[in-house]
This record gives sequence, C-alpha cells and structure tokens, in this order.
Amino acid sequence: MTTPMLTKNQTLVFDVLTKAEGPLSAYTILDKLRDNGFRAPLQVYRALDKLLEYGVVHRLESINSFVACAHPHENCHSHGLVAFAICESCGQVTEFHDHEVDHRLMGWLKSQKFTAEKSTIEIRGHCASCAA
Amino acid sequence: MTTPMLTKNQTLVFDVLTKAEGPLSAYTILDKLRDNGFRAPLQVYRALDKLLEYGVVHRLESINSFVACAHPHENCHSHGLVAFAICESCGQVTEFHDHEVDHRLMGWLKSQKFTAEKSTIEIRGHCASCAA
DNA sequence: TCAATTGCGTTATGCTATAACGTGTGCGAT
DNA sequence: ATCGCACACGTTATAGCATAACGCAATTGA
Repeated sequence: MTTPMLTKNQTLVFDVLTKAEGPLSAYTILDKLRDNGFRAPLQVYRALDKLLEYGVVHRLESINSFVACAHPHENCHSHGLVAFAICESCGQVTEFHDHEVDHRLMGWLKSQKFTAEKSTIEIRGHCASCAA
Repeated sequence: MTTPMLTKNQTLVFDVLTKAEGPLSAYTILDKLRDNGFRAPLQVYRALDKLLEYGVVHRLESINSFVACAHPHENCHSHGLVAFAICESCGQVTEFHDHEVDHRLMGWLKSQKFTAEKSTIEIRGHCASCAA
C-alpha cells in the first residue's frame, strides 16, 4: 500500500511521534498538540488510526503507546512480522524483523488453520545502556 | 518457581478463569465474583498479579484480558517465550511454544545486549471454525 | 513483644479508548 | 449545477482499564 498525502492532523501527530525520543501515549500526544488546536482525544486517535493503517506508525500494545516506524521509506507492512524491544528504564524502542521467526509462527498458524491479521511481538527489559 | 497455596481471592479468580471458555477482562471477572463478595477492581487485580507471578495465568496485552495457562501442571515460566493466537470472532485462545522462535528472538536480543524480562507474542485473526 | 510482611477492603482517582452527534469540504455522476 | 457520497474534523459525553493511598487484620520470626 502506498501512503497517501497526510491531512493536517495526521501530519501534526506524525511529526510529534517522529521527533519524540521514544513511544508516546495518545494523551501525551494530545498534550503536545494543544497549542496546535487539539482539544480532544479523538482528534489524536483518528489520526493514529490512519497512520497505523498506512504503516508509518506502530502501536505498542504492552505499554499503550505509539511510535513512528523505524523504516520511514519502505512500508512496514511489507516486512512481515515486526518485533520490538522496549527498555523499561529509558523507554527506547528497537524495531526488528526476522524472516525465520515469521516463518515459524506462520507455519504454526497454518497448521492450526488460523488466519492471521494483526500481530504483536514485544519484549520488555533493559537496553545495553540501562542494564543494572 | 513452585506455586504456593493460593489464597481465597486468588482461588476464586483462578477458578473463574479456568472455567471460562476464553479470556476475560478484569472487570468481567469482578462481575462474576460479586456474589462471592467482590466489590472493587483491586480485589481482582491483586489476585491476578499473584497468579501472573506464579505463571498460572497469562495476560493478553492486545485485548486487555487474562486467561488461565493451558499447561496447568508444568510451570509456564520454564517454557521460554509463549505465543498466543487469538480469534477475533469467537475469542478462543491457543497457546504455543516454539524453541526456534525463542532462539531467534533471544539471539537478536543478545546481539543488542538487551536484557529481556517480559515478552508478548500475540497473533489476532480468525480460527479455523470462524474463518470467513 | 515487637517489627516486618502479606493479604484484604474501601474510596477515590487517573489513564486509555470509543460512541454518537453534527459540520464542512471536495468530487464524481446525473 | 447540484445532488449525493465519502471523508476529515470538532465536541460532548461516556465506557473501559488500572492504580494510589489509606487503614485493618493475620502471620511470622527475631
């Protein structure tokens, strides 16, 4: 899928995520955009829904946050499964793609006749800099 | 880790999850236990925290729900990573362990000097019975 | 006995997400 | 041209998920 022109709100939300050091919650994004006229959560969630659909933003289910895709140009939807390592100290997120993991998981799903639609692979722990 | 004797509340919550067909949210559990004297969410969350710690219950991050471990006797913490397939139609959850997936993910984490503590692997889609 | 730990109950609060309504704008078909 | 449609947007209200902070009771072990 090719990413269409972003609307004003989508651009604002995407820019906030791109400039952020780490993942942000929808409400944090809202606060950062109050000066730009944002007043309600729905304005953020609607923009996020589209950005997720376009594959330029990821949702981190385990921390209820959102992060800009680490591969700004290629489309993440074409990479198969995506895995994330999330540091619980500094919040940094590292994105990872592995075909072997894809292959094993998909093989198992196929054996179960399960049709995959969305996937979540998130590892929480501590990054090299934050290791105790 | 060996699972200690469960307290009254922990037993009630665990029984509800064990008897359930699929995953339940904390508030659904609360409703099912009102007749047993439960009045507040914390009573559920505190029990769940312990059950998660003992490894007899899993949390499904992507749907904010909880499910009894499919391996009642062995301890799930000794299995390495756990993956779940979650049917978005019927809610059924299938649990899955794969050493190859473990190995690949762990290898990558090691290469990043990332110390893993908790992991989430969840695939949402449709099971064989519910496939469109 | 005293202190520390653990579980429990209650009230209040905070965070996350969506429902439901209405408005405006662009655009293709008739 | 204008009607109908799709889409983005704004607002208010509400639903759903999770924890903070307080205090009490029972257990344990120094």
